Amino acid sequence: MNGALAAFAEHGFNGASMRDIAKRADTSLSNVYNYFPSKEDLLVAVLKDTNGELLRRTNRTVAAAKPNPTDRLRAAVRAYVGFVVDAQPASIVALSELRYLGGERRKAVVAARDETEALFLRLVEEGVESGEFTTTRPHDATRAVLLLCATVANWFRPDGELSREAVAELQADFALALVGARNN
Amino acid sequence: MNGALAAFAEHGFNGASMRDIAKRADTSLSNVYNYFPSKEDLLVAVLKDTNGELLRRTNRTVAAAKPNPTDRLRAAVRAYVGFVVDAQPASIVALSELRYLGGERRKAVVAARDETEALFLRLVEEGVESGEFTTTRPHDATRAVLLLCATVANWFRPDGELSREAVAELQADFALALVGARNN
DNA sequence: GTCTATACTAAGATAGAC
DNA sequence: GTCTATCTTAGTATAGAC
Repeated sequence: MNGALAAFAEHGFNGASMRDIAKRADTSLSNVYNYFPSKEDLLVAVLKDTNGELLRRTNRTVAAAKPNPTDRLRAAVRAYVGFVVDAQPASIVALSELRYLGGERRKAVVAARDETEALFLRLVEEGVESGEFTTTRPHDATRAVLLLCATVANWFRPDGELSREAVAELQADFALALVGARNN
Repeated sequence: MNGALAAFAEHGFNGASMRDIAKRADTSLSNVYNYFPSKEDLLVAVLKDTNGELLRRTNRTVAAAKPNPTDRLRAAVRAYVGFVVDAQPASIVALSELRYLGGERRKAVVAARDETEALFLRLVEEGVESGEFTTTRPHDATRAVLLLCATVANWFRPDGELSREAVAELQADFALALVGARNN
């Protein structure tokens, strides 16, 4: 499945060929079909795996953070951005290739993605209730926060000006600005 | 070229076929090749056109706005989001398909895109100089603002809860939050 | 479980007539 | 400028042996 991930990240779902995927996995074309009945099923597996890992990581980090909304949202953004930086190809695929899935396959992946969105939304709403966040549009602010986290995959360069940690801090600051945090 | 735009928006660069593009343009396959030597050249034409139109529109709107940085940035974001909503398929293509271009073709499109980025960066820096914006990272804030504008293409629905104008206002508020505007 | 071989379809691009 | 017809390559997927 790692070979597929790399191929999808490099060439996109439609640009990646099953032959290339097989080669990257050091196996034969028809062996790939032994494990995955179609190319779409391969993409589903990749996307589910990525979304699951992101959710687990974010959940764990938030649970370990201080209980106030500001610190919790900060922790969540740090976790998300940390994941994106650590698993950049997977994050690129998750961000850009979902659109090529339709029907039931799409639904399954969207459900997984929505769990993470729900987690972030809860954090934002907690902050609004406690008065730490002043946004009047928690849903829209949450979407903006998630987009900023996810799109790091499209521009981050490991050898760039910003370190892993610096990017996470930067995006956390942006997130708090978006929800209208009073003290950050 | 409109047929190509629709096909790229619907299926992505690699998923769209020249035959489908020809059909949408109500002409023959080989006639498409009469106007564009290759599929990549078609994509370049589409992307240049989109970026050019976006830049023109943003420039015009900013020039007509009040001279203070806050109003100017607001106007720029409104113009960008307005364009994205009006030309949603083109905006989707501009956002997602640039990655399939390499070499000289890519450079030409990136240069066009960078002009708009430079315009926004100038607005942000003006605000920082005048003291209206408090961000310490104008480049990163500008990137975040542009991303929020561009990604509207991926979720906006004409029949959704938010009207064209409401989305533009919303994103303008977010943009001002991102640059740390004092009074918005 | 893994392979080689192959069926079948569709892709990008071109030739050459009108 | 526009078409039909075609070349060539590569794609997804399967059959069937080991």
